[in-house]
Amino acid sequence: MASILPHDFYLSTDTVLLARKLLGKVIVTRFDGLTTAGMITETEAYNGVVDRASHAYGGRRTRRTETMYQEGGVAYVYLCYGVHHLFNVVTGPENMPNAVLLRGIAPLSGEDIMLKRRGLKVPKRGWVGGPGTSTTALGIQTVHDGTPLNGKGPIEIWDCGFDLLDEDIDTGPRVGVDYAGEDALLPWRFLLSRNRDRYQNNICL
DNA sequence: CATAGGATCGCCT
DNA sequence: GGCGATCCTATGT
Repeated sequence: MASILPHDFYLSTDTVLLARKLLGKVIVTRFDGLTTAGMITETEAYNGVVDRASHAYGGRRTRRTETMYQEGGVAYVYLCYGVHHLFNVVTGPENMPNAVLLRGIAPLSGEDIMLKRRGLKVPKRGWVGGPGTSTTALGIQTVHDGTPLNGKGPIEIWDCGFDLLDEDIDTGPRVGVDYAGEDALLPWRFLLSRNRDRYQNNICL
């Protein structure tokens, strides 16, 4: 039934489609014997060298962005504003620096651990509703940059059969990329629609 | 070498 | 709605 995403899944050159397809998939982390899992509820596509919003725009290649040039199926984790660790999935073949940013999850397992990592006693609105907060809840940090997602590392992404309908998915411009000119307007953000609870209930691993 | 700004968040007003 | 936190990168002298 549930299966880890095959390597081929990540090799598509259509990063925007992959961002859409990652919604409803399940990210699992195992650090220090602590397992947490959440369904992916929000993503953004970053389309490599031709995308002004991408760290790899114009073929920019630095120690930080080097991970984006790897073959798809590894984590790209970087520090944002010097404060937040943001998690991305590298996609496409080697030397095509495409990635999908994780922007939100719905906790499925280990919620108590996630709360602790977030410094909370009880869940509050939006507590895993952003790229920084969801990455923190999952325990992912920049030291995990480059980690393979194929089951040989501490981070995995699974297909648990939550197939989402297009009508339950909203799209829009990406957040915080005003500097990207026209590319800031591209509808490359994907998220589960609000006011729909069919995916929030009766979900367990 | 100096400096500005960023794929954010939480606390303050 | 504004702003500080805090570090990496890119750019300019």
